[in-house]
Amino acid sequence: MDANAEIPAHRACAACRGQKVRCIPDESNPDICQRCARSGRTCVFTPLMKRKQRKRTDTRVAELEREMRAMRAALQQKNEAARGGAAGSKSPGSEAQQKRTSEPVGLWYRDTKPDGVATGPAGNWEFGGEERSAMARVQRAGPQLWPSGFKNGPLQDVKDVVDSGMISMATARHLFESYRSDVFPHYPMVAIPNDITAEQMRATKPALFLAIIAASAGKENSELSAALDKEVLQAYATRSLVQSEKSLELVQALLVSAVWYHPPSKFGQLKYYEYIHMAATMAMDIGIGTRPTQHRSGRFAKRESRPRTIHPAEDVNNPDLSMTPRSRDSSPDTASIEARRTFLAVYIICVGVSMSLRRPNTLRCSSYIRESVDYLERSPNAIPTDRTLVAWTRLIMIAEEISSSWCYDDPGGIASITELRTQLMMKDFEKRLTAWYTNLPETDVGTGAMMIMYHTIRLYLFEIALHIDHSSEDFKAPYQMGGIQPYPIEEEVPTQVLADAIANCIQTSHSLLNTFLAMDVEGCRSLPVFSYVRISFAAFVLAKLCLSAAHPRSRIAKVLDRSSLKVETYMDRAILHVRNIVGVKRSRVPSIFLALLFKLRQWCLNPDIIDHFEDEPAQSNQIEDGHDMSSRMIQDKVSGGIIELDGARITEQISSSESSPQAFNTQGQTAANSSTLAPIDEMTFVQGVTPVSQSDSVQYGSGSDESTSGALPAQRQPMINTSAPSNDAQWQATGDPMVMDNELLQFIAQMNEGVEGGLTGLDDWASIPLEQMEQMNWSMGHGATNLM
DNA sequence: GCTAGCAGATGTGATCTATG
DNA sequence: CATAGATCACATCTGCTAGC
Repeated sequence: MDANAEIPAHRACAACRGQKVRCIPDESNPDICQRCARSGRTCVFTPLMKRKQRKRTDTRVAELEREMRAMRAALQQKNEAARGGAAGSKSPGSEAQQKRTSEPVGLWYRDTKPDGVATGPAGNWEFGGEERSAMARVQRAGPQLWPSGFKNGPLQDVKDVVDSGMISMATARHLFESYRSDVFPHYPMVAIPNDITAEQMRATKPALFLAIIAASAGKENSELSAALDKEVLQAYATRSLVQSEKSLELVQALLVSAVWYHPPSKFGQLKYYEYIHMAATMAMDIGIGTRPTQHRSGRFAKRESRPRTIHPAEDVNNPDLSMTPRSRDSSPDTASIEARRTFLAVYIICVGVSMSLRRPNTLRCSSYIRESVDYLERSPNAIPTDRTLVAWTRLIMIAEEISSSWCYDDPGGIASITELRTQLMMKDFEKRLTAWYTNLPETDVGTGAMMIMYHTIRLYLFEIALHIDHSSEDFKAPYQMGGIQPYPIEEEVPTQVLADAIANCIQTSHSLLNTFLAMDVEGCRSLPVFSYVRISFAAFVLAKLCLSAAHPRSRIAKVLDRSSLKVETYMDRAILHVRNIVGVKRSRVPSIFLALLFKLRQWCLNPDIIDHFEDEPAQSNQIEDGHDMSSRMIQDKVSGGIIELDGARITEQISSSESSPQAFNTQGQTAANSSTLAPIDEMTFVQGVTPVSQSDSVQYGSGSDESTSGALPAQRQPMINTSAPSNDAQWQATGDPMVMDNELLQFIAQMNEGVEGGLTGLDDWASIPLEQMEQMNWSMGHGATNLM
């Protein structure tokens, strides 16, 4: 196969492929096609898809046979029911049902009793004549969905958390305002108009109101937060699943709940993926994901005068069984700025979660999404945070392309850095990310959460180099340290390419953690759960590199000097920062990630816990000349430039005229040519992480009654702290925050009991024996002490 | 039993063409 | 001119078979 066969582009450009028309190069400019040249659009040649592994024929035949049997049985059952009428399926032991036990269940309907009432725990409740009549329609449509507690079926007017006395209206108001001022700015997706009060929101959008106060409660009171989360879940179950409601309000509520989600004890219990799916499908069902009909071009407008056509999914005889989109609100303004903002938010979150969980993306970028971005950017009705939302969307569009090119959601088809096309694409994506960063407006745009996302996407891009040593599965939440799994030796990758990518991984992890470390403690308590996942991901990448650096058979170790990781410093600073964030109130989300950071730190300090090395000496610090050059190159790259805090966002100042905000050029010829980050010891990171200002601890540790608190913290602009150092009185009692004191051991043991941690893999924390943890040396790594 | 080589099946991409 | 079904071309994979 010749080298050209490796070039990873389609022959037709994206626009021509979309329109299924011939793509002919323009004679005057062969880089673009005639159609793009004529219409003045950018002509983009996207990379080819990686082929799917196809199923073996025998497997496929077996599957088809199973499916056929199931369909036959279903048909038979239907015919029997039709013949038998009301007396119908009187034979629970009929052939069809007997077969069912040995058949795959995928196609089976739920068992029904002869009278059509569902069986099973939820099917046995009693109801009177009127309810029976009211429920009859629902029963025809399928099994019972509401819990047995609903003796009278679903209720429209149930008491909310204030009516039931769970919280006072004053507390609810406080939480509501706290969302508006502290929580929302981190992730400005679901905005509350300035003139809407808590009481108005509670009356008009109760689900959104509940989601908002539950999101706010996470940083205030973990018990209240857990209780409100249950209420939120109940509200979604009732309104969305039981009552089949679809509305903009529910989409927004689901988004808020997903963004400020509180992970459960086990990874398998995670519901935020479901929340996001529900939000995405609901958004499409209510029509906010496409252009409204009246906005279409003339030829569509012409159709409106024609007789109404029947949607294929519509059942005119029984509207209740129709699959056509419906909403509770009969005339939602699907083109409103709020609808567009919400749909962009759904898109952003869908891509984000598919990235973290390495699962297929529910919502791909569409022309309507692009149109909505332009609309939001230009609309006179846009609110200030819409600019941030626009920047988020543009960033996420790049992430989506990386995701589809790297095929992270398909473990069998993930791209490899050994391929030339991957290497070329990596450079291209890096340029585009850099261009996004450089084009960010200097003012108003850029929060810590967004910068964390930016670095995460870069990390996601370069992570592919780590697959040389580590299974790609390890990088899928919940993260697994696994062991070294080197590529087969014939899968060669040029040393320079590998060194560049690894250097980028290190530098990007550092930048991400620096962004977090520079944020103020109070602000971090309101960060979305996604941000903590990404902070942990950066720490996890450093831990993975530590493992590589220590392993005798690692390919990465040949281009890596462990000291360039500065892993002890970063881990210690991150742990200290998160301990301060957790504070005396034990903010829920940071608590979970604190335990994870301790675990990662342990992995870094004792890589042999994970992988029992052979007796060979580690190569990282005693490698031959060629490798030594590469590792020194990485060290140089990772230790050069300056980070300065610049207003609302972090900028990494560039020493040369180079436009890239990143720490070094990927060619990495010499340190002098690279714009590089300062060594950690030289950084001006006295802010945000050092002990100790009393003010924060006094303010936050006072334990004031939330229900009486009318004074809200001032809105934090910028969100990245540039001035006040922060700390919490909690750690002053023990002296050294890195000492694994009894209180912390107990705290981690509590985590291990299954209180929290599903996103993080903490459910396997037990793999490290407690006595071993007690023996750990948690004192600060050398060189870090003076920074704390 | 193993393997190279072949034929057919299958997945993917390009673009023709009918339609609105 | 945009859209989308239809069709063709080609790459790649699978399963079979002859030859060792």
